[in-house]
Amino acid sequence: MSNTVLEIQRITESQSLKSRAYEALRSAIMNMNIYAPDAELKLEERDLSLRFGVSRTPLREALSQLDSEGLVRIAPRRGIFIVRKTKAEILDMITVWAALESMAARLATKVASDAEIRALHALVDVFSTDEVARKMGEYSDANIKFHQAIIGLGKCPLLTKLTDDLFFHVRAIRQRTIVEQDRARRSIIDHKEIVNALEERHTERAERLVREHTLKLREHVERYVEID
Amino acid sequence: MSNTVLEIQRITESQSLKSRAYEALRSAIMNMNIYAPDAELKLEERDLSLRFGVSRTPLREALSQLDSEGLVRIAPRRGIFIVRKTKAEILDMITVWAALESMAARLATKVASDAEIRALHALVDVFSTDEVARKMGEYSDANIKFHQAIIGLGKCPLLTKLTDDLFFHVRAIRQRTIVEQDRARRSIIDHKEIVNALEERHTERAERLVREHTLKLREHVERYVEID
DNA sequence: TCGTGGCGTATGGTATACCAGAAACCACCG
DNA sequence: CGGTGGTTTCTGGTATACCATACGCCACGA
Repeated sequence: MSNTVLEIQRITESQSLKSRAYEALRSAIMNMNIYAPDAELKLEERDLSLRFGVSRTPLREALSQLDSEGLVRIAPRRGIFIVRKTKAEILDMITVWAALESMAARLATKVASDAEIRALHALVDVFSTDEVARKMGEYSDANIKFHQAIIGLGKCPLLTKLTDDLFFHVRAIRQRTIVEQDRARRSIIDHKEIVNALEERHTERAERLVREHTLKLREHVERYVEID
Repeated sequence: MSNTVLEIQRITESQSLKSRAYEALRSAIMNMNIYAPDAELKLEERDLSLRFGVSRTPLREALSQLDSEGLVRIAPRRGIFIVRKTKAEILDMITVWAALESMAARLATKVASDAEIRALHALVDVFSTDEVARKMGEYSDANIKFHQAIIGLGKCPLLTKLTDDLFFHVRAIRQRTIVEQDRARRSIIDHKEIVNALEERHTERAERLVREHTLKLREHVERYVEID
């Protein structure tokens, strides 16, 4: 059986060096434990330039973007430093997360399809049964995927974009989180209640549950996580 | 009476060319009516470079930042274009605004001082009595100052930062807004009720009023504003 | 021994030359 | 007259050289 049409593969326009440098730096920072006492927080343009094999120009543009996003701080003639978020900043981010996700839940009760909401059960189950996920707690990929799914159901791209940024930053404090088995258990209960409220199209209740669930996390971080 | 101590004025380190170019471009874009049919939306690096009197390098970094903030879009080998937000994007921004400000109001009932809340009355009055402000409606500086004040009372810097960005974008559609005198009047009533709820430290009510007030604006824009 | 000032070096900031690709233009051919 | 293909030009992308300043080292002197 031979094809009768010319199959065209869209040319994978290799991103600009700038974007590739940006992605590489971003994931490199994300994968390192920046809160370790001996973490290498200082970067140098020329060093990175050599290691990446590109000139300083695209690299600087990538760094500049990371700077405006708050991942690094560029100090003129001093160096480039990976920023450690303060505890207050982390708490603020979780507060904003609560605000955005609760709004998304509100919207979801109005615009999400039954099938879409039903699909959330699967994500709850992953978090409930995956031992690794439970150990990582609120910062596990499984848990974050659940929350991202809810936000997606709000059908508001800006909500999705903003929370993606927040999750990126919040995930960075994974290593500092104390995970209690009991919290994980209660978290799963919360998740089930949230899905339930969405299924019943109970706008106010869904909003409240989501907000309270995330603010509980805020409370927990405030009390038990040391990062300053 | 002569001073007995050496008064030191901190040296105003003239910002880098990059930051100055950024500010200049940002305010230039903000002050132009980008929704006018004949608006010049295309920029060129070399042209700007000549007009600003700086080289392309710092200019490119400024443009790159504006690009990541969504104010312009850089099309490789095509040009740089000032982006017109679509109506859907504007609506999304107002939705997020509602989410953030209602959370700020919630926080404000808990952390703001009586004096701080009392000070809101003055801002309501400015909006009520300033003819210009009322004509500009939701996008007048007086109105936005009122909302920013509420957000400030939440004492969460991230909320402030994010909403500042939103206001910046939303303000750009000023020229497209149809102002009805009746809306302005009802808006003032809403404002008074919001201040009232804050003064009574009524968390749930303050949150709800702020959310509903902003979502009313969203509804209005959805119905009566044409920008696509 | 300690503080001071000069000087070298490292590092980010800026200017500029060159590159590659997209769009516009134009000549040529059917 | 219309379309096709080449060619020119314009534009953002990249590399690199040079600049200005913060910091550290070191000699010198009190």
